[in-house]
Parts: sequence; C-alpha cells; structure tokens
Amino acid sequence: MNIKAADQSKRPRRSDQSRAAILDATRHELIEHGWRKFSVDQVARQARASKQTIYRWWPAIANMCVEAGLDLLPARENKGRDPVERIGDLLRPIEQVAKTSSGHSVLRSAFLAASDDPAAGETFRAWLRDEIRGPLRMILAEIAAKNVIRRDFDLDGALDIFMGPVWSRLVIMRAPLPEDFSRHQAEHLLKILSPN
Amino acid sequence: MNIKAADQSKRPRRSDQSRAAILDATRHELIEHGWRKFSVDQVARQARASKQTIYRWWPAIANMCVEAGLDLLPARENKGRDPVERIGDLLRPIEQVAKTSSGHSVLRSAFLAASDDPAAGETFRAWLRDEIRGPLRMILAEIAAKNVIRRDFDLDGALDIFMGPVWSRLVIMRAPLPEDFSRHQAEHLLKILSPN
Amino acid sequence: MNIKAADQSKRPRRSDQSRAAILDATRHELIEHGWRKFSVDQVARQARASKQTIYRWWPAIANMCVEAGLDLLPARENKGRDPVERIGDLLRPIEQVAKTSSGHSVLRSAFLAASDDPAAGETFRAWLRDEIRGPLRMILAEIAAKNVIRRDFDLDGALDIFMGPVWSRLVIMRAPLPEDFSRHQAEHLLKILSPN
Amino acid sequence: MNIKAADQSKRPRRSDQSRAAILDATRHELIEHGWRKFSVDQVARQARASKQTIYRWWPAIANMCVEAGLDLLPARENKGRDPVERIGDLLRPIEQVAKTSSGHSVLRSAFLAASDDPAAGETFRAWLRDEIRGPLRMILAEIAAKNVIRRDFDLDGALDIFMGPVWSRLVIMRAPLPEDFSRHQAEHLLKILSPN
DNA sequence: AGATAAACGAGACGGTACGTCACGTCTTAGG
DNA sequence: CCTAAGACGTGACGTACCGTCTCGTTTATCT
Repeated sequence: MNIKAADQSKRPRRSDQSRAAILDATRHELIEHGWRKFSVDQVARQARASKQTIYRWWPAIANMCVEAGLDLLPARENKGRDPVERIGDLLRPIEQVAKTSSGHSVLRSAFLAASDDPAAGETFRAWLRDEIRGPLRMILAEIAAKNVIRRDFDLDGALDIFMGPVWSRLVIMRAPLPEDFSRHQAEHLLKILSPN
Repeated sequence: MNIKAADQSKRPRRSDQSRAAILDATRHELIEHGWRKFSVDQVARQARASKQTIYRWWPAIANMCVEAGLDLLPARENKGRDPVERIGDLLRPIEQVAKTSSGHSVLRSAFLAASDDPAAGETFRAWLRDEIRGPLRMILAEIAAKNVIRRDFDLDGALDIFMGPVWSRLVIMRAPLPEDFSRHQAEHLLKILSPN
Repeated sequence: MNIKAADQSKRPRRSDQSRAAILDATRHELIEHGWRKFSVDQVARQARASKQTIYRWWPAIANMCVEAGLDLLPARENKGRDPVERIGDLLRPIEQVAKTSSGHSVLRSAFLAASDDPAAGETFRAWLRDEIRGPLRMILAEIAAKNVIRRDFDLDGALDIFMGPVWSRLVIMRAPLPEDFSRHQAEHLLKILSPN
Repeated sequence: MNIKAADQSKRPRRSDQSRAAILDATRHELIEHGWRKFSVDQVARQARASKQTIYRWWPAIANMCVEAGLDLLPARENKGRDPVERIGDLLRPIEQVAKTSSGHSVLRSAFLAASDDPAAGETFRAWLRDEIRGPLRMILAEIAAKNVIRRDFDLDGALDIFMGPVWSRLVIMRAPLPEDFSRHQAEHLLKILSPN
C-alpha cells in the first residue's frame, strides 16, 4: 500500500483508469465491428475518453488493438514436465481465451490488425518472439541435445508448423480450436521434427 | 474464377472492361494501402469507373478484394504422379503468385478481407472447398485405401496442418514462402498422417 | 420559324400516352419533393417511361415542369362585360387551380422552376405574354381611350401591380389566395391607374 | 442579422471565420448555379470548410441560403419623416442590394430557397415579420388613426400589394427594379388604402 | 403484307453530389 | 501536466441522381 507512493508522487502521469477503459472499449469495438470498420470515435465515446488521450499513448490504432488482444492472454505456466507438455503449454493461453466467442473474436481481430499494419506488426512480433519463439527454441534445443529430434531443425519452419493451425482455425476459418489442440500441436511438431 | 458466357445473350449487360479495370485498381489499392485503409473512392477513381458500378456487381467490398486476389491464381495443374507431388500441386498456384512482392501483398490482403468480413468469407471458403479441401480429400482417401496413411484421418485437421504454414508465412508473418514450400508441406502432412 | 408543322405529317411520332404519363408524374413529383429535390429518375420510374423519352422531348427539366404546371390551367373565358370583370378574368384560371392544395403546389413549383432556370423562363414568359400581358394591354388601352385611366400608363408597372400579389401569396408566402382575389386585383389595378 | 458575441465565453465555440467563408461561398454558388443546382460540396470546397461544419450549424441548406441573402441587406434607416417616405424606407435595403447584378441574383435565389423549402421559409418569414410586416403595421396604424387611410385595412392584403411587385420583378421576371421603386410602392399602397 | 425507321422501356455506365461518419489535429476548461 | 469535450479540415462511406449510351421491342407508315 505505502510502497508505490514513492515514485508516483511526481507528476500526473498516465491514467490507468483511462487505459483500462480504452482497452475494454477497443475489445468491444473489435468484437462488434471487426478490424476494417473499427472506429476510434466509437472507442472514445464508449470509454468516455478523449481521442487525444488515445492518440497520445498509442503510436497507431493497430498497436492499440494488438495490445487489447494480447492483454487478454493469461500468463504462461511453466511447470517442468515432459517436452510435449511444455511445448503444449505455449499455446494454452491462446487456447483458453479462444474458447469464448468474444475472446476468439478479439484475438482474431488483433492478429488481423497486426497483419494489416506493418508498424503494429512489431508489437505482435515482439510478443511472438518472447512468448512463443524464444521458449520454443529453448525447449527444442534441449530435446535436440537428447537426440529426440534432429539437431539441425529450422526454427522458423518449426514455428510455421506449430502456429500455422492456430492461424488457420482462429484467423482464417473463424472456427473454434478443436479439443486438446495444444497437446496435438506439440505432438505433431515433434513428429515432424523426429530424426528417423 | 471464370464467369460463364452462356447467358450473356439476355438483358443485364455487364461491362467486362469495367470489371477488369476495377479488379486491377483493387489489387493496386490493396498493395498500396492494405485492407483497413482500402478506399473504394480511390478504386473508382483509378479504374475510371462509377462507384455505383462497383456496388452493383459486388455484394460487399471484401468480396471484391477476395475476387481480385483469387483471380491472380493460375489454374491448378493435375498431372497424375505420386501422391506427394499431387498434394504439393494444390499449393503451387499460391506459391507461384506469392513469389512476387505484389502478388504476396494482394493475396495477404485478400485473405485478410475474407477473415475480417464474415460475408466475404463465403467467397473465400467456396474457393478453399473447391480448390484445396475437395481435391485434398480425394487424394487422401485414395492413399488411405492403400494404407499409406491412417484410414480415420480428420480432414479438417489435415487442412489445418497443410494450409496453416501458408497463413503463417503469407498472412501473419508477411514473409516469403521458403524454397520448395509446396513439396515440404505435402511431406509434412503425410508424415503426420502416417499410421505408425 | 415554324418548321415543325410541316414535318409533323412525316415520321417522328410522339407518344401522347407517354407525354401525359410523364407530365402527371412530374406534377406528382413537384408536389411531393418540390423543385430542388425534383428527380427525373423518379418521374421516369413513376411514369413507366424511359429517361431517354424525357430528354428527347424537353430541352430541360425546368421546361417540363413549367409545362406541367401551365397545362393545369383551364382556358381563359372571354365574355364581354365591364372592364373590371374582363381584367379579373385573366387571373381566374390561376385562382381556380390554386384553390386545391395540389394545384397550388404544382403552380408554385412550376413558377419556381421558371425563375431558377433562365432557359425555362422563356416558356413561362411566353405564357405570361400571351395569356396575361397581351390581353391586359388590350383592355387597358381600350379603357384608357375612354379616359377611365391615365393614357400614359406603364404596362410593365401595371403588370407588377396586377400579378405581384399572385406571386406573393402563391409562391412566396405559400398561402391560399383570398376570397374574390381576381376581382380585387382588377379593382386595385384600376385604382392605381386612375387619372385623378 | 447579427449574432451576438456575448455567450461565446461558454463551450460550443463556433468559428466565425468559417461561418463568413461559408456564407461568402454560398452567395457565390447561388450566383453561379442558382438554387436547384446549388452544390454543398462546391461551397465546402470553395470555403475550405468541412461539410460537417455546414450541416452542424444550419438545419437545412435552404436556411443557409436565406441567411446568406438576408445578410447582404444593410440595416434599415428610421428617420422620422412623412408616412410615404417611412413606408418606402422598408424597401430601400432590398432596392439597394438589387441594384447590383450579383446582389439581385443572390436575393432571388435566397427567396427561391425560402419558397421551395417549407422549413427554411420560417427563417424568411421571421425576417419578413420583423423587418417589413411589423414596421408596416405600426406606420399604417398611425396614419389610420389620422384617417389618412381606412381604419379597417387588411394588413396581409396590404403586404401583398406592397411586396408583390418586389417578388414580381426580382424573383419572377429576373428584371431590375425600376427607378424610385420604393417611393412608388409606398404611394401605390396608400392610394389603394385611401378611404374615399 | 412486309419492310423500315423512329420512338419506346429498360437499365448500365462515368460522373457528381448527397448527408453521415471517421480520422487525426487542435483549442478550451477543469482537476 | 493530463484529461474530457468537441469543433475543425479532410476525405471516405454507400446511395441517389444526372445525362448519355446501348440494347431489343413495339408501332405506324411507306413501300
């Protein structure tokens, strides 16, 4: 309670209340109207925020949408178990959010925004690097050392195989993810990378 | 992708010249501005066409964009060879168009449009059914009969595996397709579906 | 000047049925939407006529509207009575048509069209000359000869005095003409022109 | 015709600069194209103003045109002299503006707009009431008390007689007002209303 | 009785304008 | 300072209308 007062005492900085209301309204707008008909005016109106506040804190609308989508994802769990489960864990936050209709819509539109706007793609690609690609490389390197998979695997190719079906279902087909999606994806990836 | 010339003897005389100019301008606009900032006014201006002509012949802008993208794809070849090559053939039109920077952009934006607009998704899904999913089912059923792959494979799951990396590279990552992409995809799919 | 009388025996056979339907629809449109929002498409639709037919027979839309209005006016009666009544007779066709709400609207919009479009004004001014100004000059000259009015009256000034209140009520104020309007107008005019 | 600057300290800050530019462009457009072909786009373009700004501050285009016309009229002078001159004074602002070709056109089109659009007629009728009808009633009542004119005169009838020729020349005939128009109109009115 | 040539309905077309909405910038007033 | 509010110039939206231009299809003479 009393610790945070130290740094925040200085100047009236960014309002967390505004930020939350704006991201909520952004998600609502993405669900309601999708990416192309997304309206900043509508977000400002619904969040009772000034457009100036939006433009001050986000470099572009697409970044705001990506942030609104990624904010939904729960933190990745990291229990040390067998490799298949650890790889599957990487997809589990997405799988969980995509179970609800609204979460599915928000994620789809957020990824759409990242694809359509090269600048916002940066925000998205940073997330992909930190949350998927990086951990995946670590795990794969680990099990490659044990010769469970071939040592000369191509990481980006592996990423395509691993994430491709996510984009396929979530973004392109607008369809729910099937049962046990994360585990099956992990199994498929290992099967492809197996050295035989 | 071809409109029949059978009934053109009757009344509603659509101008093929306008249609071609509009689709060309659509492709140019998708390359230039992407999906969200796509401007119908700009297309009309550039095609020297009336906006009414656009709205008369396309149910929605997204449909027009999907059509503009799919129109680029060359006809699929169907030489009777081994299953891996026949499966790979399904991706070859896309692989070929995506080699050029502009073809890559147009296809990406067209798929974006199909994802963002549920109605236009129909046009896209019809193409997917006729050009990818249907042929793939035929080929897979054939080789399943020979026990090359498991007989109880899930077609939509196979489609995710087969097409997912396309969406991953083309749409999500905005990256070129790697060398021999079609053949590798076919091999991966068969490896996953293999019965062992 | 009058070439058309010669050629009417020849080929171009104008359809009176179309003409009547078009003028009816024109009146309906003037009542419904007024002059500025008058729509040729609407007229064609309602008259089940082609726009080509309209543009073939009328040099401008305003002319068509003026014609549609003036066509409503019954023929002027010419009973030989005292000068006041003969002058009043000139206004009676208008007075009669303006009694109904729709006739009032059509006449107003027709005169509006004539005022707004210099070319169509010709059609209107020809009517004014033949139906009002000419006859009025004859009558006034006649009674000026008997010294009932001053001999050096200004005809156009008299016309302003005589017709002005018509425009005032009908066009400007959108108000019905008062009782005995024609007779009072005749009396006023003679009072102004009286020589005392 | 003047908007007060008193309450401008409060919130809705209308740009006077925009308003003036828009009214100027409106006058130009009325002169150039008249009422039916009046283009809001053209006005916005010429005034370097947004169409939204136009639609925000005027309930209808016709109101804007009426305002643009009436704004031209100089303030009415009110020197206490004999009744004929005081009545003539009421017309003098119009007479003065109508002397120029452009003033003539603007006034005509403004009155046309008021006639064609019932809603905009209100703006016009308010002006007529305050600037013509009201003052005229006062003056006529005054001289009726001295038995110069009949005491039971009909004010609206008098208004028709007084203003009718204005509409006749200015609006209907598109002709200049004759010499000494205001004075003659006053004389005519008093002659008609004289009690003999 | 057929041929012929115009007028006709229908409606697509390139344009322009409509009235509304959105974008991103700016200004004002309040905490 | 940051915020809410909202006016502003710019320009796109999707619709309607303008005037022109084919299309076949009547239709009313003139062979």
